[in-house]
Amino acid sequence: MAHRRSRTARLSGDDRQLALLATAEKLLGERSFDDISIEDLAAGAGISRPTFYFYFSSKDEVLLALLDTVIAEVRHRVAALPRDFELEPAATWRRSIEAFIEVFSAHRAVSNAAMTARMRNADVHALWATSMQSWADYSTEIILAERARGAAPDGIDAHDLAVALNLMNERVLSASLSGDAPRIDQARSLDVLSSIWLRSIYGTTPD
Amino acid sequence: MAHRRSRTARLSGDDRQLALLATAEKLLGERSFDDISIEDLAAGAGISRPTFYFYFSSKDEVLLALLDTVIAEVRHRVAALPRDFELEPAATWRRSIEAFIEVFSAHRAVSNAAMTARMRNADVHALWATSMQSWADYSTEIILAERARGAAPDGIDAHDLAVALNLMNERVLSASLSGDAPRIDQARSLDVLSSIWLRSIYGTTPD
DNA sequence: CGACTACTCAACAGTGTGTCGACAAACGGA
DNA sequence: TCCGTTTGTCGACACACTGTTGAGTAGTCG
Repeated sequence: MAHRRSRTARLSGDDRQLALLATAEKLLGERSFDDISIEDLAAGAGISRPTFYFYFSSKDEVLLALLDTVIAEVRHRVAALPRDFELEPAATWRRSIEAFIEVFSAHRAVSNAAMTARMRNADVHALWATSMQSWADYSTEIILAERARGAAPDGIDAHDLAVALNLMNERVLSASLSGDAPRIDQARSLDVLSSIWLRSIYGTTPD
Repeated sequence: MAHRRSRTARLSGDDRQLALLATAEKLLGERSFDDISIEDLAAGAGISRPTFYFYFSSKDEVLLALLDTVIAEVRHRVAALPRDFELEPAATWRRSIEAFIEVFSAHRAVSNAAMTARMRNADVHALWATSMQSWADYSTEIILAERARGAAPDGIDAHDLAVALNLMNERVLSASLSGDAPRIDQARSLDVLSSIWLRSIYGTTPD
């Protein structure tokens, strides 16, 4: 995902790449991605605009690299989680959701910019789509296992349910992070999301 | 929301405004909003680029006008719905969700473009945010009423729940319409969303 | 029929992107 | 140690699109 050049020459080389990434994350904390020009990134890293193109082929590619590290962090965090659905399903689901919230909150600026860029950039879109799919597949597996052991009732297709819940998390978190419009206070979003996940997976409708 | 000039003169005047809107919706069906230039819109309406600025002050304003009509259609459709939560709550919720799906599906191109533009344009953002808020408030009222009459159990804050469910609908529908990544087949999305709404509002978690 | 309003566009100015070609500086052999 | 290759750097250019200005034309109304 990241284009590294061999470490040599001049003043830095590889450090310049990191400087550009650091500048991008810093500037994203101050203004929107659209309002940051390649000139700004280059200046922040102490190089000229044409030189920027030696390291990245576009502004979007910088964001892609930043998003990649955030997603890797999520993957890492989720993999390290204790996974014990049989003993304490509620707490286990909750911890997973919490991991997402914490990582994306810690990189709020990058997350917001990536959510916007996803809409117009094919690479960002593909990276995000792939991650969402893997999280949805992971959730699907667990829902199926919970149904198999009789802990969760049958209902709509497990994969559809998993996709809808993951998309909900994405959107609710995105609204919380960007502070937009109808949003849930960040302090309560974990409770709200957990509750909906649990009721949708384990609950039934009295009819 | 719409800037009308008095009907007079030349060849059209007011018709040109409509021609621009029609051109925009047509081109949005063929390519992305970013890939449509003001030149393209002007050409489609048979005027020059500077003349475009006589009718709209920017490309975004054209999209705003289109989104406005779509939202008005939703409001109209939802207001016309039979609202009988006491007799048939499930069917009543389902019909509301169905109305959203149908209207936004009928204007898929505009909906997709608006969801993208929302991220960078303050006016589109505000219009969408206001609408989402009113739908969330509407949902909140009903949830509270259902809890008051004992049909729905207590749980997380009704407004938080309403916001999360509305955001889920937005995101799931948006994924369906754009055909993106982890998405729910459009034919099944009504079932999936209804099921989650009902379980979240009326269901309980056994523990 | 003359002034007024609605409308139109050629031409200009500005801003940001991406490329090209010349050049500098380290390194790795012969 | 010198010389070619790789790595890095940037001035200057071409381009695409946005937004503005100012001069004009065509209907319409007193």
